Amino acid sequence: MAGEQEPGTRGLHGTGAVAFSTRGEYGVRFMVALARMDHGDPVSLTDIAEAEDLPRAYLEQIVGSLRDAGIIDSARGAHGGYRLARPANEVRMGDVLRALEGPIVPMTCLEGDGSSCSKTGSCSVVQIWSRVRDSVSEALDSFTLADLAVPGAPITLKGR
Amino acid sequence: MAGEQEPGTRGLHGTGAVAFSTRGEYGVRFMVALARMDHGDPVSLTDIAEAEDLPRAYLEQIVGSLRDAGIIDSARGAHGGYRLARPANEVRMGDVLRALEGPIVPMTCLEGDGSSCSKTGSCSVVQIWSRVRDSVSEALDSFTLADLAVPGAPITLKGR
DNA sequence: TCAATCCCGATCCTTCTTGTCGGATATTGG
DNA sequence: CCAATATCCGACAAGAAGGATCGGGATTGA
Repeated sequence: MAGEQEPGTRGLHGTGAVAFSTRGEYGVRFMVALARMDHGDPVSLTDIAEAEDLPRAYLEQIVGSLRDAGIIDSARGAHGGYRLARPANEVRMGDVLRALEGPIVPMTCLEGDGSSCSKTGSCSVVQIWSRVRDSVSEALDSFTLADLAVPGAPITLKGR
Repeated sequence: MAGEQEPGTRGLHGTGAVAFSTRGEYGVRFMVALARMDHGDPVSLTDIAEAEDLPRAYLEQIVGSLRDAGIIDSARGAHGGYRLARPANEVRMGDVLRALEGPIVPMTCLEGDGSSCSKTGSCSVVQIWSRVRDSVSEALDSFTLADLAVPGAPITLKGR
């Protein structure tokens, strides 16, 4: 039996800063499991939830974001399930995380078009936040799903 | 008039991932303001809260973390207040943010000594989280308080 | 038709964040 | 000594966000 956790007994990423939520954690684990199990036929959510010991109904929500982002394809009905929309080595982890968690925004003043802060242009503090944002994006995009899905594979670093 | 905000009407860094909370925002703004106003005599919390339009009582809590971390010195009593414990160009912003927000932990499996995850050593996914963590730390530590406190100053990048 | 699946909205509980408040303690100036 | 000015500190409260469950609807293959 995989599932039926009580609310709030998991996750709790509150002990540190710059944290991803369980959406990010579960979603990535889903993607890695899918990449390993995907041999052509769709893999059902139930199978993956059991394999990773994740709450099925909650995972369903999360996976919806990945589908909407075009990262995975879904097939309804009997023998339905999910497949990778592209080969694992063409899936950037930055795209996965952005689909799961939304844009990387370390500080409110960087939200949207940046119009939330009146000091546009004259603020010397915004530099540190945008640098953090760019660093995180670069770090995430230096991995593909294939890097994470193949256990023994050497880590291939892309970009800078 | 500075203060008397209702709970929850500010902040709300919930629209994006990898976000710092208002502790980080207010604390950094406090530090920058202090660095600009510090001319030898202690600067009172009230002065800074008004200058930055931040809730005074809440800022008091936040500033306590900075004091405990040894980043600022406090003087009690009349004409008391806060001073930088070191020159602004020797204060790494990573230290400031870690004091305010706790350790940089993008994913639960990196918490504490890392013993929370049973797959120690064999997990191929942990690499991406530790890379994000290191990237954020490097980004933060590439700034000093002096970089942010002096408006017109050219950005000096340190390290790699 | 029936069972397996994805799909989707509503709802709920818990925890964390963001503050407020009131008093205790320390320091200075008169 | 006393009053004014600050920091210090713990308790507490409202609200938002996170984490998850539930029930049912739509689709498809056998």
